[in-house]
Amino acid sequence: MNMRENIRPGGRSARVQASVHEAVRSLLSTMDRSDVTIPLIATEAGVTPSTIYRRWGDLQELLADVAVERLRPDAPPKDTGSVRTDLTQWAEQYADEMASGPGRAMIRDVLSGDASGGRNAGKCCGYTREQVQVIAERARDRGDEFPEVETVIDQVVAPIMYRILFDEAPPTSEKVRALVERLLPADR
Amino acid sequence: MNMRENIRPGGRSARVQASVHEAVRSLLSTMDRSDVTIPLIATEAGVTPSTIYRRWGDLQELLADVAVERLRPDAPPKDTGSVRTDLTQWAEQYADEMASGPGRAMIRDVLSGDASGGRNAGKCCGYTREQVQVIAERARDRGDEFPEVETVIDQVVAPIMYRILFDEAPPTSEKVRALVERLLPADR
DNA sequence: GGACTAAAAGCAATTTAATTGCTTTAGTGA
DNA sequence: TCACTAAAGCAATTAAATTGCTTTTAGTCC
Repeated sequence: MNMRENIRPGGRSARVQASVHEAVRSLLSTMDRSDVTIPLIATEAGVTPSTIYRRWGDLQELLADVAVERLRPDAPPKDTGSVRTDLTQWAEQYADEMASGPGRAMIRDVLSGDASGGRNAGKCCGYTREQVQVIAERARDRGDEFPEVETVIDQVVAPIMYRILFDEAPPTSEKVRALVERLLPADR
Repeated sequence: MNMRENIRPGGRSARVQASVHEAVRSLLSTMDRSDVTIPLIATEAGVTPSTIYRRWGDLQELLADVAVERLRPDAPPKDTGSVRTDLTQWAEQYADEMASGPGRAMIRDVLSGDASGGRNAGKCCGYTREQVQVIAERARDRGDEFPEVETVIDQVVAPIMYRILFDEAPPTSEKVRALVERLLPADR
């Protein structure tokens, strides 16, 4: 739900949103996700439950909202001077973060939030696309070969995510590197 | 949860499980997922809520259980006489089923069910692997080239799933075919 | 075949979350 | 400063989740 797209910074709405998000993060870090309820969050955030119900609709929407926020990258991929290492390092870090306990929980929250029509997962996909785009542009600026961004999504990002979500074990570092190598021109 | 792995067929347990599953399917087909509650399911199935709580733990576990059941393929991939068409047709059908409204809902249910440690998603991955395996074995019997099953998962199944779960639009039929073609030896 | 037992289901009371009408308050703009 | 609107608080209501205890059922052993 979260129809509040233009909140004036510093206003009451913004403060409530911040404290609720903070409360969710704090609670999720100390207790089991299934024990977190809206009344609990409300108490922790110093607001009333009805405020949360009216702004977010239900727990899943709220958790999804917080998760999307946390999954937003806080920095562009590191510039290592080479396409190969840029992409490899970025992919390895991506895989690690997503495969971690909190990472997996956030992905689940994001996906659950889409049940009622939200577009949370789309945002995450967008973040990822942007990150790959940055690497792609750097490659282009250097005059290096680089595959289509969508191809990277299909052949590197998707397998990583699939393994994390559906398979017994998350992809190893070697596996991730192999996925990347498969895409890049064999110049070594 | 569902610690009931060996239920005698025809026994009371089996009957209860069947009627609860049936009730869930029936309710999900007529109403919004967020309106389905355990008391409702219990009434529909003719059992008491406590039975469901004791057997499945919570709604998510139950929905996940039902979803896994429904995602189990009911037949091996069609044998078309050629590797290329076997895999292409299977992949297209897989993509269609998963991208449909009910398909996506089931996937979400399966993933949510894993939050409390379940291994529902792993089962689905296993089903998929088995299906690809069947196609791979047929290819081998015919003496045809065929990639590793895990490669098919990474390069065909994973992108399909990723697009369905995270992207704006599910993969088109052309897109799916392109993913398959990318893997098969260009003999045409 | 009939009693015995353990597992599973039913019942009912209790707790607690979800939900909503109404009131109050804090920012916004005249 | 004053009114106005949107968001937050309050409180009562509804309904779901949860659990101790009882009853039933199906398999087992005389």
